[in-house]
Amino acid sequence: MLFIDASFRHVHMKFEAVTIKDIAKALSLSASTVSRALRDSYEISAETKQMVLDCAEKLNYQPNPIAKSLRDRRSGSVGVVVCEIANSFFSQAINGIESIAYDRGYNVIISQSHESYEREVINLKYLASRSIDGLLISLSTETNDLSHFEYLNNKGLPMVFFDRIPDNIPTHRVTVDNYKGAYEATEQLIRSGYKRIATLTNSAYLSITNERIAGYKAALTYHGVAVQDQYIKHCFYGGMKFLEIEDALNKLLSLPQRPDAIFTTSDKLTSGCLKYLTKKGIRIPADIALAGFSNSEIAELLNPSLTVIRQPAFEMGKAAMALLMTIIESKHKITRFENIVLAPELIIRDSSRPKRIIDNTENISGFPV
Amino acid sequence: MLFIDASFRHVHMKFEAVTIKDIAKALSLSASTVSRALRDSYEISAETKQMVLDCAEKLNYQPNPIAKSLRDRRSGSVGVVVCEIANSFFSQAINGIESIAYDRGYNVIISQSHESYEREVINLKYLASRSIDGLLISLSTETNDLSHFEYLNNKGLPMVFFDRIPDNIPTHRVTVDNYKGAYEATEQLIRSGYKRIATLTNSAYLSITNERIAGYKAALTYHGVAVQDQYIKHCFYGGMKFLEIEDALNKLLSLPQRPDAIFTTSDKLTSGCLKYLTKKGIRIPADIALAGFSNSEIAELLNPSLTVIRQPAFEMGKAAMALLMTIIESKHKITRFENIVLAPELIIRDSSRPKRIIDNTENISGFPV
DNA sequence: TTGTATGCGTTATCAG
DNA sequence: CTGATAACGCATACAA
Repeated sequence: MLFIDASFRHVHMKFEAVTIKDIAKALSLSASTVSRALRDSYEISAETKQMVLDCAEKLNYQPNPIAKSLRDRRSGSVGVVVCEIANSFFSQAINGIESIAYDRGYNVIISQSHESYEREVINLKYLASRSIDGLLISLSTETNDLSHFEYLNNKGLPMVFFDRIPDNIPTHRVTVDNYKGAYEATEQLIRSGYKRIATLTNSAYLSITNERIAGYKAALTYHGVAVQDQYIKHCFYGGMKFLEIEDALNKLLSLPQRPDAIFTTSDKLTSGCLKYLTKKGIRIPADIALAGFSNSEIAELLNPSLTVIRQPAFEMGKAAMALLMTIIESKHKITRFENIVLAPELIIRDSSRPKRIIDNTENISGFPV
Repeated sequence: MLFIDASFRHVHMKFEAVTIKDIAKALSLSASTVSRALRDSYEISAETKQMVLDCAEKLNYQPNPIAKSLRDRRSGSVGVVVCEIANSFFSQAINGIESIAYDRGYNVIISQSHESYEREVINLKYLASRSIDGLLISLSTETNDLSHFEYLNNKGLPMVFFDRIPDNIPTHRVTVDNYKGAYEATEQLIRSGYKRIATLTNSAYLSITNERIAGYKAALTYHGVAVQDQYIKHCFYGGMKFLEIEDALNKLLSLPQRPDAIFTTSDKLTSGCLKYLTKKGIRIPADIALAGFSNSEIAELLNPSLTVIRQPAFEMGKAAMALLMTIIESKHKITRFENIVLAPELIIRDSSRPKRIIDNTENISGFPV
């Protein structure tokens, strides 16, 4: 059945919504009886229940979530703060978040910091003013001062940090094993014969940066390769501006001891690096090898020898949301912080080596507050 | 100032929110006076206003949006239905939508159909049950029956379709000039000397498919190239499953008259086609040329000779949301449907030709209901 | 200029 | 088993 023109005639004329009162009136019952019947309360007779249910069906009754929210003092929505949604990792994570949210009837309000501390604070204020029931956060790159989160936490707002978490602070958190991912990617480059391995990485403010660099350094050290500070380049805005990446790579590639491989520590940096090398006509891996964190399916296609660390973004979103909802719906006080660590997936695409995939098992642990 | 452990001690103990009543009590005023003062009503004396404002500030009063929604019978949120958010075009469009929404204090509830008609219907029900004030829709590929939209439209819910719109039905809509984009991309392939130009395209259910195919055919015809049906391959799920793309391309490439160029009509199809060709080791443009719709920055890097039609996704999101809010907030009846058409941007990257960019001016028109 | 009463839709408490 | 009442937080019509 297709639209007919007539159906679009009344463009702006709202019908009155059916309420409990309407059902009550129609059946000559009280609103409270109807309410109880709809909620399948034990104190209502079977016949009355059936009557009410039938009538609700007939009138197409839809409960008003706003009224329910007001009464219950819970909005049924959670806020999400990420840097960018137009980013494979985060859009996949949001998919995971929403998949859980829909199942449980929550709705998700997404906001983007665009890596700006100021925006993050504004968004947080906005979300708080929408009376959200909980918060999922991945920090912006500029964020150093956490008092805006502290404030909401003190007010009792349940929150879970994921991916980019605050350092050394006891909070609920969901992360991937960044150290391991970085270690293995670096190791893979070493195994392929590269020695002068540089890294293009994010702001040192971010937890993920330091963990990934630690993994990188550990792999080098373990394999007897000296760590060189000149090979470690930070992009404060994580490559949001391509110029950052250009500058960093220009510097790296003009070093007297030019690196023969680069390890990039994020989706954006990996893409950016590919873009740079492609633009300059630098071949991978003939001129320089590349391994990096990436959740973009297409990025890997750029070169068949690109080793990729893929984060289980969807799973992270699911885990973070599930945890948040457990906290929100918990009756008793939460006495410990959960710390969920997922394993990254290493995809080795160098044709000289077999493809290896690390399985993606969860490792859940917690420590007391 | 950094977190101190103590701040995270009370993990689940909500403070009471400050309400108008609290301010009233503190100042020995009535709630209505406070309410009016906060809304800067003319009937309140300057001194009282100042007192109230100061007190609100001191107590950190935040109005409760749920109570306001209940009273005003408007939720302040709009629903968005798209097929996928992990897709450059849609994530950019959502960015545009949110940029307007935040400015005006709306919040955006995003839902994904994953190209399933059933999911679209479920999501729509869910959104309706959240009492949204308006709806932005881009149809799923499976959608043929529009009665679920018709139903909400008849109830007076403001809605705007964007990108994938219902055919031949008067509604508010925001699109890009698909015909033009397809025409120019095809023409570019012809100019580069290709004659056997195939197209990999979406479901014929979608408006965008037919418009793009029309542009493709028109360009061929204008340049005296015969249109061949065997060169037109539909992917019903738009490449959601890679298998679809593989099948279609396998068939195309095994034709006796193997095509020498492919025109892909969507982001996903362009990426998928690149993936296929890369996997098979087929070189672009040495073995086969490629031009396609794409909003993924990185896709273009895959090959420097890839001509791309980029849609102004961010602008579309902005335009659609702005239009929707005009409708929602309009006092009088809307008597005509807006029809906003944006221009696509053609990026020619074949090194044998100069880069040309078609400017991105808007062309707004409407027709009476 | 300020206060009182009422209602938005729902449900919990208390009566009957 | 069912009904009346109050309350969630806010904003208006109506009184004073």
